[in-house]
Amino acid sequence: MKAVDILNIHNLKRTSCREGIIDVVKDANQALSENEIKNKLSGNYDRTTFYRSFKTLEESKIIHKIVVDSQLVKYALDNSITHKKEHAHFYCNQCHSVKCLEPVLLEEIKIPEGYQKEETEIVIKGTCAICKNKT
Amino acid sequence: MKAVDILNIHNLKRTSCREGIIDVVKDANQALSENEIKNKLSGNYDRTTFYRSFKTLEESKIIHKIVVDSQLVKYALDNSITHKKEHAHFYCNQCHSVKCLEPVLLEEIKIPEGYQKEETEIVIKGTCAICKNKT
DNA sequence: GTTTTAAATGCAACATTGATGCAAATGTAA
DNA sequence: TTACATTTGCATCAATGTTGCATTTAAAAC
Repeated sequence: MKAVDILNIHNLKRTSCREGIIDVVKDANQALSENEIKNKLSGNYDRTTFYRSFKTLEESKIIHKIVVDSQLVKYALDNSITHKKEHAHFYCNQCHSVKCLEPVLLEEIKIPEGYQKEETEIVIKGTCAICKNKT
Repeated sequence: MKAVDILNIHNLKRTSCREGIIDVVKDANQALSENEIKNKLSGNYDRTTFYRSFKTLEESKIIHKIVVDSQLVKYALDNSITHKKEHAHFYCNQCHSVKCLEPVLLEEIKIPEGYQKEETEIVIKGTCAICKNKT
């Protein structure tokens, strides 16, 4: 599906920044940071515009945010195959890449009586196949 | 165990900042942010000293860091009862408190062939019992 | 108790991410 | 083409992370 159509479906105005972000994360085979996305875009946008675009796209569940660390945030496209379901993320300590893992039915993590779970954020840290081969 | 003893065991110099941080997180029944810890301390320390103290205590596995969001980082004491084992964290969207959950044997999350897992960070977001009662 | 020295601290400076107010620009529908 | 609500760019600020360097301090040696 084209970026424009995705925006239309979610009743969002078609702006070049939003379109660009969607196109970039759609073509990526891994999650991308704000700067990685920025560098892949032709247009030049203010950081605030970027920030607000990410927020809007996230709220419409077009993309989702992965917080690896307080200084490392990445974004990935929500797609009907791997996403819309709870899934974990893999972060490579070597090359710092982030990938969405296939959704798996997780045994419920027991939370205390009276607590109400809404979302679960899982980041598995380690070494990816490519980096492991290099050693 | 006293803060001083903990520092000694790990071959760390006894400084009032480190001692203070350990005492504060030890007495807390939840994870605390840099500012929350700072406000509970009598002494006044430079942010850099704080930052380096946290780093040192974390490296010695005296405390561990929980990254809820890029702007919300909390610290909790590692203790032999609930910690030293992989455990999840609960973040309350209402009161913003963070608690370490009891360690549970998690069914392994399947990661791709050739990948090597080192750590798993889990943050469950929702509403805690106290906040749920208020509604 | 002094001296010595390696380690910790305070300060300055800077990077990344998140957030808001406001005027100017723009998308979209009338 | 016009009108209007939305989006953008800019300024400004907060929390977190990081490093270099001079000064201070913990702790060992004397």
